[in-house]
Amino acid sequence: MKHMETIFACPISCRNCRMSSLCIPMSLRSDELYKLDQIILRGKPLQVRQSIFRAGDPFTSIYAVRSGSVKAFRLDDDGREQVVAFYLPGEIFGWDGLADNHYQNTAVALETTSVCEIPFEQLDHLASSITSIQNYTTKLMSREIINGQRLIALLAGNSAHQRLASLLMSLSDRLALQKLSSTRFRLPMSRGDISNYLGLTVETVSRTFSYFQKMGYLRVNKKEVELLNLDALQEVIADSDVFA
Amino acid sequence: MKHMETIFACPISCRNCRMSSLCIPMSLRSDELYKLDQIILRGKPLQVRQSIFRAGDPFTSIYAVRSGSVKAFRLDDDGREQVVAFYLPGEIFGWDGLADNHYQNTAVALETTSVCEIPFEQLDHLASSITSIQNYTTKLMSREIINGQRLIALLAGNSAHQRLASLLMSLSDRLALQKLSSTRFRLPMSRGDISNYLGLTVETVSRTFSYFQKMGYLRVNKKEVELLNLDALQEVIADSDVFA
DNA sequence: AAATCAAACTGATATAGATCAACTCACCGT
DNA sequence: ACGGTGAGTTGATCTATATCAGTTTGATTT
Repeated sequence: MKHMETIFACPISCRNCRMSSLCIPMSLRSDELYKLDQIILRGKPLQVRQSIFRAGDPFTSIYAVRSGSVKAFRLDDDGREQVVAFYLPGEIFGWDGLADNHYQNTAVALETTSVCEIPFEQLDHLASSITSIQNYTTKLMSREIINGQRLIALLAGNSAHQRLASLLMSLSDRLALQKLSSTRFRLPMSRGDISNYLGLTVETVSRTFSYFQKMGYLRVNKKEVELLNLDALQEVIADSDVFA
Repeated sequence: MKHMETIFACPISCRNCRMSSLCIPMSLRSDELYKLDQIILRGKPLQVRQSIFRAGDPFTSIYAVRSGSVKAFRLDDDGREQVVAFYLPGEIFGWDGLADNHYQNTAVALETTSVCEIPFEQLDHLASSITSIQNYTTKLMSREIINGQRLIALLAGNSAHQRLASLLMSLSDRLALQKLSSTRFRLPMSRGDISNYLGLTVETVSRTFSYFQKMGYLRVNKKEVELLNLDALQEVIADSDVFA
């Protein structure tokens, strides 16, 4: 039983978290990092489909993905769900709750997932003394605005092929940041989630995967994908059919 | 010439700005408002098509629309422009520049437009002593994230009719906040801007206007619109064709 | 091993919206 | 006044993607 204790006695902290370079910490001094670490809550892992927060819940915290992945969706006026973002390890979500103190989105785990909960009140308090934290949270929100605008541009001006290629390249890039393979990975979300996010039907997503495979751009089997020709995929994205 | 001087001697300030209730000021104490007012720059009005900032410019300031209107667009990889937002009086824009100290978007005046420039460095400094300013800017950014997500949902899951009806209702609501008529107004943007923003073609936008007019939902003549049946437009938006 | 069920894939057909083409109209400069 | 230019509208056709209808696969239960 000593052994068990040893395991529990090794607490997860920002200091030993593989994601820390992507997440909050950056240029914090050691004592500052300690203070930040103190306020972060690390619950037990979430199961598939378990929610982190739901639209309408009072806003308390922002969250960082430690492992696994998360989808965030709005409930439209008529109750349909609309996926607005996927979050991978090292990424931070929940900013939508700040505007009027209630989350606008629901966030659910796409697989077994661990998140760090960062209570906003305490983060804000910390930020008032550590200006680099204030700066950083502001930049994170700005980044979230930009990512939203990137998706708007994708949805407003691109074909099904371009949309799916963009998503795949985005996932690839983000996995690379985690030092994971950017060419071989498992899609954490279902075809339904992908099609909803991209404003397409599942059939179109499925056919587009098949097409990319037929063209030799990738190999796909259910959720496993291997990108074989990144240049070709990049070309698909760039080819404004204006010149096709 | 005394007359001219009188005009110039009456400075624009947040205190006498019709938009102040929508904009930054809210619950500032008188002395705090004074400090804020001091850092705000108010240049001479911009002409149509004149830019406030361009994608790639170093980030210096956020901006509030005092009068007129602004469109913000990204330049896609392949150089096409994609409109991501319209801003009306009392609304604040420029947050996209914060993430990496360069604006991602270009912002241009859609008509003769006055903006207040709020140098971010100074605003940030002010925020460190006046916590209500810090809170408020954070909420504004969160609001911008939510607005982006609302547009994502609109683009991903709605028909041309629903998209245009949504835009019209959004403009209507925002004009109401300015105590202006919510049923009779002038669209500040061209059909091209509308179609680009909504992910449609100009022809489809034009036809949809005609259809709404034929149905008696509105009257439209070039940029002048009069909404005749808000309930019907709301119905168009709500009617998920799931049950159509 | 058979039965059940959901996710993913594929084929046939339908359609919303794009594309192509023409026309109208207001505005601008000469 | 007169051609020119660009924004907006309307009509005819085309097409990318949705819809509808199975089929396949793999996981789960019995």
